[in-house]
Amino acid sequence: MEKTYNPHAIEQRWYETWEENGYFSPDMDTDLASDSGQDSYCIMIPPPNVTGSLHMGHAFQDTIMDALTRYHRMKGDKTLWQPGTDHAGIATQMVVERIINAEGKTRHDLGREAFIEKIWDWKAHSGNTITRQLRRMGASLDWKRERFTMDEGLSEAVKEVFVRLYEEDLIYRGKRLVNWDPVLHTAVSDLEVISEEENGHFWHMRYPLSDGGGYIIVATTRPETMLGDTAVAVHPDDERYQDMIGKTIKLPLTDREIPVIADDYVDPEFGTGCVKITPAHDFNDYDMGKRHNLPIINILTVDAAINNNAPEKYRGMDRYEARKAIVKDLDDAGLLEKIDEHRLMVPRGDRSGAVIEPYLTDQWYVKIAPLAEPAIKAVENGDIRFVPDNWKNTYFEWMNNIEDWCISRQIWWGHRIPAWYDGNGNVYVGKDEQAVRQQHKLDDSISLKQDEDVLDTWFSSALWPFSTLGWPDKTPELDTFYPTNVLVTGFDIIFFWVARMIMMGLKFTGEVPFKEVYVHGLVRDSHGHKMSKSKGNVLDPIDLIDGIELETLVEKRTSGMMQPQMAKKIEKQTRKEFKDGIPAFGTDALRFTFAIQATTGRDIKFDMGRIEGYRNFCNKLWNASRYVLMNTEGHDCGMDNDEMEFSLADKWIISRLQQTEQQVIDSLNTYRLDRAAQAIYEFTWNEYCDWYLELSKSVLNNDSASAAQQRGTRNTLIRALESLLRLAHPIMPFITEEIWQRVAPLVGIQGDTIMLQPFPEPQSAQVDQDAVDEMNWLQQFVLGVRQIRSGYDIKPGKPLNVLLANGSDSDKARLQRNETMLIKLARLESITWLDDDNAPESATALVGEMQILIPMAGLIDIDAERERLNKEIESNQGFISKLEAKLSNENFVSRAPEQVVAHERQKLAETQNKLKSLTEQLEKLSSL
RNA sequence: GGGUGAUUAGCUCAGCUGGUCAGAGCACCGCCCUUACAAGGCGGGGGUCAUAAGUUCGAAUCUUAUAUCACCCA
Repeated sequence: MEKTYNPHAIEQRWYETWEENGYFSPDMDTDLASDSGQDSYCIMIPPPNVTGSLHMGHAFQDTIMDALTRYHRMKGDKTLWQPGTDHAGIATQMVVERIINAEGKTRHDLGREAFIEKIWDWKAHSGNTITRQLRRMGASLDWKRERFTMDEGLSEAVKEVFVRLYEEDLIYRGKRLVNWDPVLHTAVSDLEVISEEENGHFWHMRYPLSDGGGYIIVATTRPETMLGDTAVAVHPDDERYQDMIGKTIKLPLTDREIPVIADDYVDPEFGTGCVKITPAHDFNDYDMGKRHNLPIINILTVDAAINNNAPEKYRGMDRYEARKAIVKDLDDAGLLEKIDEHRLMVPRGDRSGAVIEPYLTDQWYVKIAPLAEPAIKAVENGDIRFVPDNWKNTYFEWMNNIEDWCISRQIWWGHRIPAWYDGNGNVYVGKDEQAVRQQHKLDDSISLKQDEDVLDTWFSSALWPFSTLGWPDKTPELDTFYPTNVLVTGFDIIFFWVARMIMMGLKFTGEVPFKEVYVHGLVRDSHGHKMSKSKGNVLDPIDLIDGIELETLVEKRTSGMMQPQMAKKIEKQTRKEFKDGIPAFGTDALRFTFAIQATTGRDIKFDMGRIEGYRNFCNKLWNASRYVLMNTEGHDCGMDNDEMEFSLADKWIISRLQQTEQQVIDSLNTYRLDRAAQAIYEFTWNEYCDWYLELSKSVLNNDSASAAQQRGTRNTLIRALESLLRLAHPIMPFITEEIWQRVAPLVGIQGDTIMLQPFPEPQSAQVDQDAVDEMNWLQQFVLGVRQIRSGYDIKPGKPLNVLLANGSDSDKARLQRNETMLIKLARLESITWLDDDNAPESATALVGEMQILIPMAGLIDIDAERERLNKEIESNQGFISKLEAKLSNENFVSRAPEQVVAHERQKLAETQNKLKSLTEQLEKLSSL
């Protein structure tokens, strides 16, 4: 093995081997349909956009899913991690459109069919970036089952669902106010609209009464919409306007008259208390218009320019151009009261960034209430559990206020809506034109035209858990893996995706799509800011794995920016933060970093110090393994049933291993990857490496150790490492596989890969509590010597003579059993029991009540030791007075559980003994 | 305005059912290139657990209020 861990050399190779051998498949050696008696385990990957590339959020999420998947696969479950990608309608269309635009054309030049052809081409060539990157992460996805939301099977499922919902009156077509994106020319759902506060104005306009009796002042943030006003509303109890109600107003700039109406919705405190009502261009006004039977006048085109329903002067003007013109005309007519500065919420499309207009169009909707009800129940009754639990509140909050879902989009890339129209505007829904003709007995003389719209991308995503498994066909996959076990996702798509999967799953399979929803946090930069291209603080997981030169990183962060003026600042920032670029940390280190920070419900601030530390951990494991292999390969490791003798250290490390295994299992079962990783880290470094490997040297490098003892130690050394590798494999797949390949034969395991080995199962019979206690004693002993050594600048290599006093029988027995180890580990010359009181001047340490004395002659400064003892005494006295106060409290003694009281008493006694011992030592020194 | 979460060492974070829970890593200080590892070893310093009240024999942990920050919804 190389002296230094080099992730690059091992990762790529192992992934290819795993994939080629089909290790990721649940049916590699058994037929799925056959009943093997295994439990099944299935996770659906949240399908990334085909246009996408791997970002830190994916890397985090994929680490969690892969660790769970590998854990269950090793546990012996029939395990499937289902891969696939999403066609991501608007996002993908925009990407390809941009490419075409760069060639000086628009999609309209190409026409619908040719454009869609282009997208498929593009997908074939550039669409698998993210699946390549998933492989770099070590993701054990069953690639031969990879699906795409627009592939044939999934399209079939989409049609089936649409037709069935339509037939049950759960899908309808209606003219409604929708969120209209005037750049993309499509409706978008509420969720795709991001409202943020921006600076704007509040225009106060005078609306003259028709009877000439003055005017009413209305305030608006969008004056151009006045062309579509069909009423002015006031609160019914507003005394200021009582006599206005029922009168009419002569709407300025038009020749229309509109009524003054009364409605509770109006807030008398806000603005002037009079509100202009534009039912065609505002959601609240739309509702009010319906209540009062007001006409609905649409004044905008699909581009958000003024249309022909408006006075001729404004026709064809863009909405903002029209705004200026109208404000000016009102002002000229003396109808502009005032203009206030105003902060207002501006709705923008999440894809285009364009200001969204409420717009009246024909769209398809899913009637959501009948679907939402069982979906709410499923979470209420525990069929679906959120982890952490509090996310269910967010879910309920949304589900209880859910509106019908607008599912049609006026774009080209997506599932075309399976609806056909005849010349008379009749609509027929069916899987294809032929089915429609057949069902409705329409012969060829009637020409049918398919709906031009496509479905919202999330419509097909909502079917993902069952459509990928073959639904609507009854497949072995569906039978085996549905309902899936857990959905791992970010909170940002609970509404977009999770809720809709639950509704569709329940509706079409009668079962929940997954039993648990594990909601993880966001990956932020080291300062806690969201990573974004425009801020220039994005880290690419692949760069952390492979490393990247500073210049390349700067180039990457500053190219193709929306706001090029930011480039300078970003460059400076980047050069400061990554003076030497980013070193190659490797996939395992990255995964470990994510795992150990995957506490529930908390965002991750990604700190370079952490990943560096865990890269070092990989190196530690690597070198420990080198040591183990050097001492076991070609040696007798006790595999031939020859006699073995196990040392204290052997029994101790095996005990601790069992306990660690239990801790890892418990943690993984409760989605606490952080605890699992922490347990592995601490066991490996603080116990196996720091203590056990060192102790093993005192047996292996000791010529007087017996063959049975050496066999016992070699056996333990290699067995513990082999188990540890399996324990760590779900989190660190590559390094564990690489090392395991060399380790496994030494413990007699035949197997091609660690991936398919059983996960460690702790054996309580192997936990030797006496050994754990005795080891603790030994550690205290060594620590005491080391503290003295370090405290007096005694050279680490200088052998010391140690005297022991005040030891119990058990101390004596323990010493006898472990003398060799102690001498080696604490670098001692000799250990001698002191049988009289004639101790020389010494520095002292305590193990329980036993005193460890290191004679000072020539080594130690008396004053320094006195000072050290005083300090120690002081701290013990403090502790004692705290304990005494507690124990003299009658309430504590009588009310606290006996155990606790006894424990406190014991602590007090121990500390008092310790104090006595220390005081004696101090007196001895002082008397000199 | 409604909701959720957070506040623990200089930094990033653990701390499970209230009782060895005041911890880890990084950073810092001292000693050491000891034949697995200097990406290392050994030892050490450092926190009034945001604030205030309360419950309790006992609170980082439970309750309430306040402050600050973050996110979601309107």
